[in-house]
Amino acid sequence: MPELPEVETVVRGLRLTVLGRRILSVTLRKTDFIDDPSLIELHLPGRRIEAVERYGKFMLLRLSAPQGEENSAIGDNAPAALLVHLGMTGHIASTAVTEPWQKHTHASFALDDGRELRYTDARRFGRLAYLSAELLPAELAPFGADPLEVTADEFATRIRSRHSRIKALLLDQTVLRGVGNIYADESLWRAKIHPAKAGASISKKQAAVLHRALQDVLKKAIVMRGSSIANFVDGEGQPGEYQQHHRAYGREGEKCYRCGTMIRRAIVAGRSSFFCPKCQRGPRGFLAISSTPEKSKRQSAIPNRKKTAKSSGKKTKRAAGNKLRKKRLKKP
DNA sequence: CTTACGGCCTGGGTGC
DNA sequence: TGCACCCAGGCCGTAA
Repeated sequence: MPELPEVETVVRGLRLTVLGRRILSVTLRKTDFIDDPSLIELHLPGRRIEAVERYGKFMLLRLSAPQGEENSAIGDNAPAALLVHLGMTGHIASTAVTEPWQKHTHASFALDDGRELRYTDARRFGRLAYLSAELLPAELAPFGADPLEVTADEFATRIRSRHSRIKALLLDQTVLRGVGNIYADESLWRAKIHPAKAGASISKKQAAVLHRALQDVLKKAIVMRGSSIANFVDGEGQPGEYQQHHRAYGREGEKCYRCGTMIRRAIVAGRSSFFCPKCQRGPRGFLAISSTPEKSKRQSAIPNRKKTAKSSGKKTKRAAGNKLRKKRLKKP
């Protein structure tokens, strides 16, 4: 599941392989994860990829002005961009044209070096969107600070002004852009803060420790080319190695590296959260609740519910979801 | 206004 | 071998 370090790894790979290339043509297969497929087909052919940037978990492929208008483009105008989000299972890489399309390859951009930039995403939780220079700022506006650039003071302010649980705040892309489940848990373990602790209850000192822990974790993960959970590979098909350094995430039932206590898993902010119950002191009453295994909770609470929920038509659901997504995009 | 939570999308992996 | 179920991240609608 690509978070900031994984996306950064992919971005660095793309800079080496597709930067400066001109897009010759576009081929789309399934398009239900693309904002408006016709815009991509209309605007991308002929454009050059002038920059590859990361914005939180998004990638931005900045595009040259349309051919014939290149000289009229004035420097202070932000260029249009292809926005790419990898969701959970997305891959994007420069590929030889002779390489057969993978089962879940849904977009391919022919480049002027004879290769193709291909987007592959089994679950299509990702997103592609063509964004004009005019629409781009509004699209990026809701997102919070970059975790690697945010100062300790600003970080503390953002966290301590909120009553939500710290885990929810770290995952909230309008607070910080780019942190996901893995690096939230890893930084909280390092800072010895329980995921269910309220942001407002975190001291300035603790906030400073967490800020440092988060940046350390992210920087080290980038050096190791990310964490390869669920088959993440970079543009060259190479897995990351940071998963070997996880101290909390995915370690339920294993010993805490600091104190030897068994790492626990609990649902916090709707997500699996891994923590050391001894090093990371929880709010009063939290441990008693979380000590009930999640499985038995669900089984006793909602038996046989899946059947009825699944009986409705898939196509209509997908279409409805897409309409909502497009609606959201049009809002200023 | 804030926050919490259930549900939904998809398909690989798991376990019966 | 088949099949039901779980789970992941992001986001929506609803409720308090």
